[in-house]
Amino acid sequence: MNEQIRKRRPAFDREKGVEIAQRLFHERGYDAVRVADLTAALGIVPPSLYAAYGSKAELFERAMQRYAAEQALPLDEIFVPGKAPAEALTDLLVEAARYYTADDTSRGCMITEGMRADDPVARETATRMAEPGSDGIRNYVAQHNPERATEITDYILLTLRGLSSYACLGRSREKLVECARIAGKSLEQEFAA
Amino acid sequence: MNEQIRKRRPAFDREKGVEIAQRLFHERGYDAVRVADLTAALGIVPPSLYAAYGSKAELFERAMQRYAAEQALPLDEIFVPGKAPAEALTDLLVEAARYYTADDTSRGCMITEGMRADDPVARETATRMAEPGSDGIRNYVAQHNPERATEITDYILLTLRGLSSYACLGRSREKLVECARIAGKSLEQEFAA
DNA sequence: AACGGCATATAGCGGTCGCTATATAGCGTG
DNA sequence: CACGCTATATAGCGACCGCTATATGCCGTT
Repeated sequence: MNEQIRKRRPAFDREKGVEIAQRLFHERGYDAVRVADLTAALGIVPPSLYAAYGSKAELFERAMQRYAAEQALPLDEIFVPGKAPAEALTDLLVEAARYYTADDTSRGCMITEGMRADDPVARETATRMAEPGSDGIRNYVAQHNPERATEITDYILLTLRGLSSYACLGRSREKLVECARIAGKSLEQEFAA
Repeated sequence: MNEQIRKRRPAFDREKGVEIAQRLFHERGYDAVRVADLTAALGIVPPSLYAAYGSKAELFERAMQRYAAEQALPLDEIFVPGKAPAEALTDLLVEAARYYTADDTSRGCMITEGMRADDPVARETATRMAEPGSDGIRNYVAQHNPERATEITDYILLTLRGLSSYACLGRSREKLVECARIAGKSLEQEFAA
C-alpha cells in the first residue's frame, strides 16, 4: 500500500530562483530566511538548491548581485553635471527614501541591511557589494568639496543607513521622504561658498 | 574509576548575571547570543539561568531595563530650559554619537538595535522600551515647534538610528560626532523664526 | 530503441538551538 | 544534629539548522 511513485518535475528556472531568493532575502534578511523557506518558495528540494547555487550564502550573493544590477540608485541620473551638489545629494537621499519603500515586502536597502547580518560570510559579501556605491558618492562629493569629502560622504552614508533602518521598521514613504529633505538641508551649508 | 563527585558552587549573583548578559546582548545583539554563551559567561548551567530569569527573552528584557536605567541619554541635562532647541538637539545627537562609541565591545544603542532583532519577542520588548525616549524627544520638540514636531522628531530618531548602525559597523567616535554635527545643521533652519 | 549522464527525489546526517526532567548538594531552620 | 527546601548539576529532549549520501526518473545522444 501507499506505493506512490517518485514524480520528477521538470528542471526549474535558475534565474527565476535567484529572483525569488532576492525577494525573500530582501524581505526578511539573510539570517531570518531558512533554506527550507527558499526551497519551498522555489518549489524544489534542498539537493536541487545546492546543485544549482552551491550554498545558501552563494545564493544570497547572486541575489544581491541581481539587486545591485536592477535596483541600485541611479547615481548617474542623480549626479547630473551642472546641478548644485547640495541639490543632487538631497535628491539622492529622497530617491533612496522612495526606493527603500518601493513595496511593503522589500524593506530598506538589501545591501545596507546585509552588512548587519549575523552570518559573517553574508556580512562580508554585502560589505564588498556596498563599496561601488560608496565610492560613487565619495567621488562625486570630492569633485565639489575635496576638503570635506570624507565627512560629507560619511554623513550621506549614515543618513542612508538611517533611512534603510527606518524603512525596515515599516515607517511610511512620506515620513522617509520628509526626513531625507530635512537631512538635505545640512548639505546646503556644507557646499556654500 | 572516574568517580568524580558533583560539586555544587555557591548561589550566583543574579544582578551580576544581568550585568554580564547586558554586556553580551549589547555586544552581539539578541539573536547572536546563545543560551550557551550566557551560561558560560555567567559560570552557571542552563537550569540555573532558567530558574533565575525564566527564559533568554526575559533575561534580555532585564538586561535592557538595566541598560535603560544606566546608559540612557540624559535628556534632562541636554534639554535645559533657555538653550536654543537646535543647539540642544544637536547636543543630543553628538552625545548619542559618544554614547554609542563608549567602548569597542558595546556598539550602538542596545534598544535601537534590539528593535531590529529577528526574534519577535525581543523585538517587541525593545520597541516598547524605546517609547519613553522617543516621547521625551517629541515632547521637547513640540514645545518649541509644535507644527513641525512630528517631522523633526522623525528626523532625530532616524539620525539616531543611523548613528547606532554606523557605530555597529565599527566606525570611529570622531566620524560619528562629525556626522552628528552635520546632521544638527538642518535643525537650525527648522527652528529659525 | 538503448543507454549514459545529470537533475531530480527520498531520507537523513551531525550539529546546535532553547529549554527541561531528574537527582543531589548545601544552606537555613528547628 | 536532623530535616526540608531550594539552587545547583547531570544529562538529554524535541525541534530545527544547513547540508548531503544515495537512488531514481528523465532527457539528449546515438
